[in-house]
Amino acid sequence: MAGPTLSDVADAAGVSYATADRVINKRGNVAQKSIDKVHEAVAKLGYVRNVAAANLSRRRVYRLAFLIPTGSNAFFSRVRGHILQSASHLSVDGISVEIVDVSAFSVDALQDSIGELTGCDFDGVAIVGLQNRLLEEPLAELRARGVVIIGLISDLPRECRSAYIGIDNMVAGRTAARVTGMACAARPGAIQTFVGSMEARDHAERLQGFSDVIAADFPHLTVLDPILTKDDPTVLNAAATATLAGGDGVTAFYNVGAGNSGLIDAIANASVARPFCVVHELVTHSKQALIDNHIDLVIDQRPDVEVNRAFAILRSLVDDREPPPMPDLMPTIYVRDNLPADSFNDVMEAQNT
Amino acid sequence: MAGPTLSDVADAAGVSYATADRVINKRGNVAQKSIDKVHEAVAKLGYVRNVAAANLSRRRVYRLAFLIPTGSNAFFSRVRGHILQSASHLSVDGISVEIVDVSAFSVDALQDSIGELTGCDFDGVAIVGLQNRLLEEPLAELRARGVVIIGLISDLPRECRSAYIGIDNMVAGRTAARVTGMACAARPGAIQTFVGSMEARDHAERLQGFSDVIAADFPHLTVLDPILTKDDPTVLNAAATATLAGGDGVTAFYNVGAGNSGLIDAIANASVARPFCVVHELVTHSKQALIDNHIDLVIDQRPDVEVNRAFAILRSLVDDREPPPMPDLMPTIYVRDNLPADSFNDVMEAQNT
DNA sequence: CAAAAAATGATTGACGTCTTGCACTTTTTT
DNA sequence: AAAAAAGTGCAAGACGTCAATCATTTTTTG
Repeated sequence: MAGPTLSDVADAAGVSYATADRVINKRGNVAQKSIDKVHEAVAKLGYVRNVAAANLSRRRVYRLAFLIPTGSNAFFSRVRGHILQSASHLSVDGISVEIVDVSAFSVDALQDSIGELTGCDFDGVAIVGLQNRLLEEPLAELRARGVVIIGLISDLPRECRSAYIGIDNMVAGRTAARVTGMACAARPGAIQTFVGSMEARDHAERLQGFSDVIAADFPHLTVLDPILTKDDPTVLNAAATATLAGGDGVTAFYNVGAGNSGLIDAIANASVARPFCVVHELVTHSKQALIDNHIDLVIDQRPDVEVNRAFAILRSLVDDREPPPMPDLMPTIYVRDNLPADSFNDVMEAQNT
Repeated sequence: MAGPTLSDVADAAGVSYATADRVINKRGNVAQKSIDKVHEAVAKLGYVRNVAAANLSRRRVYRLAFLIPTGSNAFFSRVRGHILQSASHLSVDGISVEIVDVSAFSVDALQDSIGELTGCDFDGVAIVGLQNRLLEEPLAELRARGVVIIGLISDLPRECRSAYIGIDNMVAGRTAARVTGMACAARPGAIQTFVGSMEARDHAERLQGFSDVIAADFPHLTVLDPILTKDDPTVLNAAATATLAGGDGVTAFYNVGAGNSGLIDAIANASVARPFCVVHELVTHSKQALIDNHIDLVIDQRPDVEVNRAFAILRSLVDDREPPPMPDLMPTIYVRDNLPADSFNDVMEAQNT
């Protein structure tokens, strides 16, 4: 490295170390003229502050928080697992992580939780958000206190956060449709879709993407009106069982939302040949269902990658520097052959800690 | 952060800082009794050495090298791009990276390159390897000098390296087969496969995995004997064109190796309806072919993720500590809808720097 | 022009670790 | 028992930055 130090910058700018320090740490009481000189020198020498040394000196502790929906939802259990796992490794870098439970998908609860964060002096928070204007005020308050805010998995109102980390759900739906279309290319048929709620933006977007692709590229297939499930396995089970029994030309199932265990049970217990079947999020039971040949595809948003990114982005935002290059984030297609092996189980264990 | 320091450890162990330091830095000249006491104290206090402070103190510069095959191969261009991109961000952490060109897939050339590394005082090297015992000696020599060695994308002899980062090619082949089988579920047919060389271990493994799955789960499909292409687009083009013209029940193409541009051209120029088509590695032209509907699937090994891992693993091995949790590495299925957008292009540009 | 205010410089002690040199004590060898 | 070797302790100066104090200079204001 041998990069220039702040002393070098001060020399080059013709000011003292103290002044250069005042400039780069924005301590004020510096003449505009000096500020400019220092910035020029920084640019000329390509100075980048040594974050390691800085953190050592100031005994920096990054305090990060994750606001994650509660409940027995397998997907968010997985997210929690990944956060905890990462956190244990980041503690040596002086990063402390807190997971804050939020009642699932309630605007009021989320609003309250954000409000409570305000007094806690976090450096950055990642929030599984909602698109609701009620959140704007507490978020603005948080931001005003210098807290970095990012949306995770589900976005916040755009102006309220510095970044969003999550997949494009339209793309996820399109991807599901593409492979469903390929698999049902041979003959006409109908696709039964299931959604948790049409108010949930991610569900609506996935369904939209799905329908778009089927309509455009697989016109011999019909997308049936979605069955509302509230992500409840029981509802899904009943609906799927009924559809399977009816058997009127349904060649594919696509569940946009959660509650897959109900769907899987229905398929496992059905006596008829099952339709082609696509669901979202790889969790214990959907993984097992792939292995057991009860479903064909899982579209996954790689929460491990998302959590990884969240940490990296939060860190770079808090330090006000460029984030490192990171793998892209796209809906991932799992079949029974390219399943992740060990470390996924590790995570599922870590979650019980 | 608030963790114990080495002074704390020394106190707890009832020895001086100097002795504790001698123990954890393995400087020798310490009685076994003291070594034990220090280790006990480390365990009791949960001491972890502050790497940032350590590196600051010793002005550590990690010198890393990547041995990458030369040639116009689009895939390795992509790999290089990712390495350079990461390197530019890692330089601020005191990590310098060199890419060493190696004549593609020549054991002699690789052997020589490894030999040349010996004098260069690297801390760690990642090598796109070959399975050949001739490499054992120069690798052992390197290792004896304290250089950390990992295999990247293609493995080295097992005892010669500390880790291997790459996908399981058997899994890649199985994945390709699974989706091909789904898409050709309707009626019997034959699958024409193409390989670069059966001596190439990755090619052989992919083909094996592919054949296994087709035989086991899609018995109405036949895997035709692979056409040898030497990864040459011209050869592929000719072979594919001939097969397309013949049209004798070939319902799918699977190219195990490289040279896809030739295959894609053949398909683009064919007048008949094309077969279902699967290839490996997402690069400029295979991405475009997906968009243009000339092929259906790309199985990709995510070189960006691999490079990311390589850096993290090299670092942790050099520092002799646990690697951070990282996303799993599996063959990724791309269709035309879940393609990575911007940053992929960035990488392709970065590569020209 | 003097007084107040603003800007600057110089200096110092952290942060946790590495490294080195030297003196001192204990153990081992002859 | 003396000599050699091995083990131990102490001290101090780095690394690059932060944070704070205090003295001094420059600029602004009345």
